[in-house]
Order: sequence, then C-alpha cells, then structure tokens
Amino acid sequence: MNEPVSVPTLVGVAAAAGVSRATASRALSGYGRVGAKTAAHVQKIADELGYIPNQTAQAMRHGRTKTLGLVIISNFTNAYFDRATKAIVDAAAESGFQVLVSNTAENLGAEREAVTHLLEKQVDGLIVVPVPIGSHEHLLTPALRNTPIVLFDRKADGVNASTFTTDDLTSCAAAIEYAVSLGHRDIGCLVRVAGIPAVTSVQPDGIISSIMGRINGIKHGAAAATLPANSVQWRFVPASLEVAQSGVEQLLDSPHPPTFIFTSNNDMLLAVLAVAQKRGLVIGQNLSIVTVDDSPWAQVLGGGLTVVARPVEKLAAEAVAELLRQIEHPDGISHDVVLPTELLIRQSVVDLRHGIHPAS
Amino acid sequence: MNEPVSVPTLVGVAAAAGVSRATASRALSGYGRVGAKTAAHVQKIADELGYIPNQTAQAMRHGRTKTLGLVIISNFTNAYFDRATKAIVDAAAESGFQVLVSNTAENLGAEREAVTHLLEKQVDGLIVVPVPIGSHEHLLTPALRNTPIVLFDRKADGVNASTFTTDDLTSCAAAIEYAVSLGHRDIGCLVRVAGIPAVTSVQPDGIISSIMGRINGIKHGAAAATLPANSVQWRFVPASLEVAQSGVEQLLDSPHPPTFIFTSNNDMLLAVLAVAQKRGLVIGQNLSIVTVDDSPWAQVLGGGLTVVARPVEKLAAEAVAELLRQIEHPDGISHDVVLPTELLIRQSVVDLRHGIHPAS
DNA sequence: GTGAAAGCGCTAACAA
DNA sequence: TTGTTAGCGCTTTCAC
Repeated sequence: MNEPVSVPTLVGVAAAAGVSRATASRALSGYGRVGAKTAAHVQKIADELGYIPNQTAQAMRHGRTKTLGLVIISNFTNAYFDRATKAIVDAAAESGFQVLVSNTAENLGAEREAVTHLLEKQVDGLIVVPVPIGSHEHLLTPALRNTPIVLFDRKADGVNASTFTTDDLTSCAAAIEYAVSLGHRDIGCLVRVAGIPAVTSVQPDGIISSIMGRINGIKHGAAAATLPANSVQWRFVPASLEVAQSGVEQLLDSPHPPTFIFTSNNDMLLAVLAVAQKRGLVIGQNLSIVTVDDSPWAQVLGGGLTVVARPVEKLAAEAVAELLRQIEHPDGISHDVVLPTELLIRQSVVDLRHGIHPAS
Repeated sequence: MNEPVSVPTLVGVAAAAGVSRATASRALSGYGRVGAKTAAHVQKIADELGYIPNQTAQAMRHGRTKTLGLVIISNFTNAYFDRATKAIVDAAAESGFQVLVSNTAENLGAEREAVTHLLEKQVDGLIVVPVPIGSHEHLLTPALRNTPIVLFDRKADGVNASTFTTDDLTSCAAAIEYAVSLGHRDIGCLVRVAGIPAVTSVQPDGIISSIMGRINGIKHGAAAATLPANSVQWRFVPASLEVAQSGVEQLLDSPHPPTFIFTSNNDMLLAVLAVAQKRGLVIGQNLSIVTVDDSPWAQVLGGGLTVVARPVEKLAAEAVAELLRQIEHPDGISHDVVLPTELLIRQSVVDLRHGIHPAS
C-alpha cells in the first residue's frame, strides 16, 4: 500500500537505453542531431518507463517555467472574474502554459504578497487585476525583475504596462439614452466603490478606471439625451449587500423616485432585486433596470435583463496573447487595448410612452 | 526603457555581504547556526538588493515545489466550482502553497493531459474533480509517482484516493418530503447527466456519484412520504440549455403537470426559470421549485429560492488540509469525507394546502 | 551522430 | 559559527 514508486529520470532512461544523458535528452526534447533509430529507441524506453520530464529542472536550465501568474480579485458573486479566470487558464493552456492563480480580495497587501510568491516561483509573466486603491510599486519593472506584466480590467496609477480594458463608457451612455428614449426621466445610479465607509450621493475620489468609465458613460448619456442634471440621482456604495440595499431604498424613497435604475455591476443588481422583491416591484413592469455584465441569470431573469455586456473571453485571450508575445520579445513597449462593449436589449426597461415592453 | 534589470541571486547577496553562499543561505532560510550579527547583515544586504529566493532552485534541491495542482471542470454558469476554486486557492495560500489551475471541460483527455502537465511541474499534490465518464488510470499511484491526490465533489471508479463529497441524499430527500408536506403530489425532477444524447425519462447508467446521491435522495424522500411511484416524473437531460428547456416543457405538458420541480443544479434551474417566464408561471406562486446549490441569485430571486445548500468552502478547506497532511505524511491511507448539506427553506415552494407561502 | 562535462541557483553534509 | 563541496535533473557547448 505504501511502497514508493521509483520516479524515472532522464539518467534512468539513458541508462536503460544504453546511451548518454545528452543523447537521451536530444531524443526526447527533439533538438540537435540524433540518429533516427536511436531517437525511436530512446523514446520507446522512455514510454515504457513512464518517463515524465522534470519541468523544474528544465526551468532551471533555460530560465523559463512555462507558467503564468494570475493575480485576481476573486469575488465569486461576480461572474465576470470567474469567466476571466477560466478564459485566461484556457488561453494559456493552448500555448502550453499553466497558470498559478492568486486571490487578493481587493487587498493591496495580499496583492503585493501574491506577486512576490509568483516571482519566487519564476513565472514567465504576470496578469494582474490591480486592487483599486493604493500604490503599486511592486508592479514596476525593477520590483518585477523584467518579468512581463499586463493589467486586466483596470489600469493602475503609475504602472506602465499594457492594459486590457473595455469601453464601458459608450454602452453605459447608450443605456441611459435608451432609457430616456423610452420615456424615463427619473434615473437612479447605484455604483459600487471600493474604500468608502458608507452610502453617499457625492462622487468619491480615487475611483478605479473601469468604474470611472461607467460613471462617465452615464453622464455622457444623460448629457446627450439633454436630461436636466437633477434627473440623475447617484448612490455610491461600499461592498456590502445590506448597505447597497439601503442605497436602493434611499433612491426609491426620494422625492422623485427613479423609474429606471442603472447598476454598476451584478452585486448592485442583486441589491436592487432584493429591495424590489421586498416592495413588490416587478422588474420590467414597475421598475426598469440595466446593469453591467451579462450572466446566465440575467438572461433568464424577468424574461431577460437588458445589460451592458463586456467581451471578457476575448479580452482574456488578447491579454494572454500579448503577455506571451512580451515573454518572447521583451521590447518593453506597452499599449492599451480597449474592447468594445455592447448594450444587449432585452426586457427589463419599460416603455413609459406606451406602458409596454419595447421588445414585446 | 529596455535595459534589463539584474536579478540578484544568492551568490550576489553572499558576495555583497562578504560571506559564503552557505552562510547567506543559512541566514536567509533560517536553518543551521548563524551568528546573529551575520544573519542581520546578510538580511540587510538581501533587502537592499531586493533579493527574492528562486523557488525553482529550492524545489530542485529538496523536491518540494510548495505548489498544488487543481484539475477542475470550470463551468462558469455553475457558481459551485468557482467558489470551490477560490476556497482551495485561499486555503492553500494560508499554508504557503500556490495553486496551478487546469480546466477539463468535463473531458477525459483534457483531464489526463492536465494531470501530466501538473506532474511535470512537480506539484506536491493534486486536487481533482474527476470527469464523470471514462476510466481514470492516470489517477492511480503508479501514474502519479507517489504524488498525493484527493478527489473533490465526486468519486472516480477504481481510484483509491481520499474523497470530499457532500451528503446530498439527506437534504434532497428532505426537500421532497417538505414539498409533499405542503400538499404537492405531482413532482417533476430535472437531472443533468453527462454523456447522454437527448432528454430521456429513464435513468441512464454510469451517473457520477454526486448526482446519484441526489437521485437517490429524491427516491428516498418520495418513499418516506409514501408517494405513489407515478407521482414523480423524471427527465434526464444532457448539457444544453435548449435541450434542458424542452425537458421542462415535456414535464409541464404531461397529463399530470408537476406543481413542484426539483432541479439537480443551477443550470437546470435556469432552464426552468426560462420556461416559466415564457409561460407566465411565477415561481413561488403557480410553480414551486427547489434546486441544489445556493447562490446570491437564488437568495434574491422571487423573494428567495429554497435550496439544498452544500458547504463548498468547508469542503475545500478540508480537502486542502488532508492533501497537505498526505504531503507531509504519505501513509497512503485514504478515507471519505462526507459533509452534511442543508435544506434552506425560503419562498419558492407554495403551500398548496392553504395557497400561501410557508414562510410568509 | 554521440559523449563528456559544465552549470542553472540553491541547500546540506562534512570539514575546519 | 562558517566555508567548501557535491549535486538535485536537465540542456548545451565543445570535442570526438
């Protein structure tokens, strides 16, 4: 039950095949010149012995681990980063790379520590979703020892790396214009912001780039639709479902309660759904809503929620491709990729002009 | 812009500190005896140089990579495995281990390949969610070269490893009994099964252990509630939302349409929600439902869905703990951990006896 | 076409 | 307490 299986190594294969380690290595890694017969023979022996190359030793030799490090906030109520993780892992696998995954829980210290561990493990490159607040010296070239890095989903102040983000602005603006075009005049915006203590209606400083895009989109949309400034009510809320719900309630209890609520992500949507349920409001009937990020749930809920959909799989694939390119050709040139988003119109915004669903 | 930063190594630190590599190593890794002053001095130099130990080289020396391999089906509509991934990564991090994540997409070949890659990377241990069909020789000790392995969420035929599963049977049975106690007599069961071509009402062979638990739970519950056999209608469906929906429609169009539908996972739930919406059925009013696996969406949907909740974080933590234990003490003893589940009663099952919600 | 030998960065006997 | 040295498993000049 407990007898250790001997682990076949290259020397073992070489010995069994009656050749030198060098020849065995050449035969198995397919470099240099080896006699066709020798190669086949070595290969056969290796298979028989169940030889698996020791990637650690290989890495030591040529300084490449074929491993990527992913530092991500893992918020599992947020399908976005789960999809991103999967897409990154899959894209890497296609190129023969494995991925070491670390969570930061939006905590700067955890991010720094994760990067260090990944560097110790000699990852060939890093994909980081930077935490929204604090300073990121640990992501600069000196700290990184030339390890290529790309930023995913957001930019980080002062970090000069390629970034992979989405154009949330355009579709968020479109969402507002769409709602206004259907007759909505009282609009509520529920925006999740890291690092604030409580709900506030005044926009805090230091908001991360991705969220800023959404906020600006809303403003642009409102301007384009020539909405008066006081038509749009804001609630910026910290990361807590309860607090988010109180933000929704504030909105609904205001003198001009919104007929349409825009939520900055799925967590905020969940808060709206909870309060709506409590008050007997039905999405797509007496409350309209658009959120950022599609999900299987959003597709089904209330006949389908209208959403701003971000192409996360594509973004992930491009981020990995760029990282691999930089690993091959470390030219230090960084650029910003911004992928378009899409307003997916479904059933969650009521047509106030006729009292019917736009899509029915 | 492109000047390579020199990567400080142990020799560099030793040289700069004017000591031998051995002393430097002792000072930094804290083994053997070093003079307190020397240690402090070396440490200081190392910090100045920004020295980071090369974990690859360390791994070469003592044959431990401090890395775990996770082979998981990554189905991002299924929050369960995302939560599991996060919990595993976090638990490992707490013990100083990083995790290499691979997806199998429920594909045996991908699983085999992932395990090989992970073995090449010399992971200290493996956590595998085995794909539901096929034979798993690649998970046996000889193939694994003594690398400890634990199975997560399901058992795999012929693999003698510790398993970490949940007692779905008890809570699924309780769910049925609960529904019957509220007056439901026509019960539909929608069960997702891997590897079948189309919807069927007869139970296929070769169903994976976790799903069998749920099926048996339903049967036990029905028996305990002394329901006549024909009260329970089954639909086993493959992995496709459209096909699942047709399964739901078959149920609803049958001579005795169910008033209560039990779904084996969130994907099946989504199918029911889609059809219900299409037909104007409201969950918790004219259609009752219980599903397996809680989620933030289920908590909010329709005032809260009654679910069979599985303790995935706890399960993950225990699986990691056991794997680490086996890495420390490879005794080859395997055991099966089965954690209890819980029927979380919320609002999605109508009380047919009085026509009101049980919890209102 | 094949072998001998050096060495990637580190740690652990063994000496001193 | 500290230094010397060997070697983990592999690849890669350099000779032959």
